[in-house]
Amino acid sequence: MSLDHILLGLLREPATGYDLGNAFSENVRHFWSAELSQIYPTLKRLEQRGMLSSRVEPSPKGPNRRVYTLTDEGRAELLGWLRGDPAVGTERFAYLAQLYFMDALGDIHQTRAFMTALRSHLTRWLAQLRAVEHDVVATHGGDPARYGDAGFHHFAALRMGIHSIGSKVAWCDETLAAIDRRLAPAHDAGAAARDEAWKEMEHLL
Amino acid sequence: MSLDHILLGLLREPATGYDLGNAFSENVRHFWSAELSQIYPTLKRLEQRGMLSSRVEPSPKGPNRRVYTLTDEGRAELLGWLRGDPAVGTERFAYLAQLYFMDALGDIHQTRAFMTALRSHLTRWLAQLRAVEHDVVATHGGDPARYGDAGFHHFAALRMGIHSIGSKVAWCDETLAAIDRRLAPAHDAGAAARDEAWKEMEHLL
DNA sequence: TAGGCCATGTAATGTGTTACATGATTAG
DNA sequence: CTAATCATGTAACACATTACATGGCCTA
Repeated sequence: MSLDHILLGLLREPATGYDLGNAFSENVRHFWSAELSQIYPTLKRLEQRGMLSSRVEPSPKGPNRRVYTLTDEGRAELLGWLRGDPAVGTERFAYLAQLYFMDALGDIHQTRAFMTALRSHLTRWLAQLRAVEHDVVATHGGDPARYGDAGFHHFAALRMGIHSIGSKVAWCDETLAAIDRRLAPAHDAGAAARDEAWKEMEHLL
Repeated sequence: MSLDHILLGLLREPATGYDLGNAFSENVRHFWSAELSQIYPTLKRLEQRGMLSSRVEPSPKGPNRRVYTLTDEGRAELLGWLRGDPAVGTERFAYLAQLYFMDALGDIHQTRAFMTALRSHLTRWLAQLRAVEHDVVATHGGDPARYGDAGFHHFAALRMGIHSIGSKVAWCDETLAAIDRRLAPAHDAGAAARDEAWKEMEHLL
């Protein structure tokens, strides 16, 4: 049900489906994703339910645009959602599921490669978020307590991403270290190999 | 597509839909959730696609049970998934969406209440994970590098939850502190109120 | 004898993804 | 002239949630 509410939240100003799609790729993408092909029918549904009204307008560039506006009913629905409990508990981590079952590959090196790939993905993501944070701090200053209302809330959401992804990178490092400790007895195998080599040399003496 | 793969992963031993439902409520719930009403049709679909085979057996207690077994094709599909890239990027945080738009309520106290509720939820969740971790450490020892293959991977997945949720609690604290700094000028409002009161006293003098 | 566990599912609805289809305007 | 951006959607399929329906066996 959240996409509905996100669209309502985005529609403090009237906007088209296309505009909303852009809003997703700019800000909202940090905590939610949606394609235009999902946004258009959702807007239509919200209008049918009386949450939105729309009018068609000519566009300065390109085809006619359908501009949606929040109705009183829609605003009430949005506020109800915001006043409700935090919507927790539906998070799903596909990559954790992979890791959980990865012993089936019977090769810890594959797990290591997996964790390395994951770490590099997370690192890139974290860098993005930090860049956004840097921009915000550059324009609004270092103390979010002094930001405007919207800015404060947006910054808080951003900070969660930074905390959360940062902790996941730390977890990758911890896990990689454990894998390497696990792999360490391979040094013994290496040592055994050197012993072999030594024996071969020995009988030449 | 992940539920399919999780079911395949769980089926290293033959099991019924009901058994798999229990596995979900025991271990898997930490990174994925699914109801029996979703599991049954999914198993049927996997059988139609040749990933599983099933036979009906009498049950020691209760009605007949349909026992599913992984086929070679199913095993190949599972291994392919495990060898693939980490499945990242589809995470959605409904509560972040709420926070992001919460300035619409025009009352930072509501945001504070929201963050407090979220923090208490996360704290309880973290306590659960730590309890599980405690049990594991008690039976298998402190260094996961020495666990069996399955144990090692399960522990790694658990550790991510602990890192990630721990960091979110820290984020809640950071955000609550910022809210309180933001609320601090309310002391000025209090001071203004005292000024008012003083003026009223003054003209009595 | 009441309630919980074992065990299976269907039906209706809702949500999300992928692929396809169309076409104007503008900048290089 | 070509590619990007603006702009809207449909169709088919896949996945998820909620509610409903059934019934035996075991324990308190």
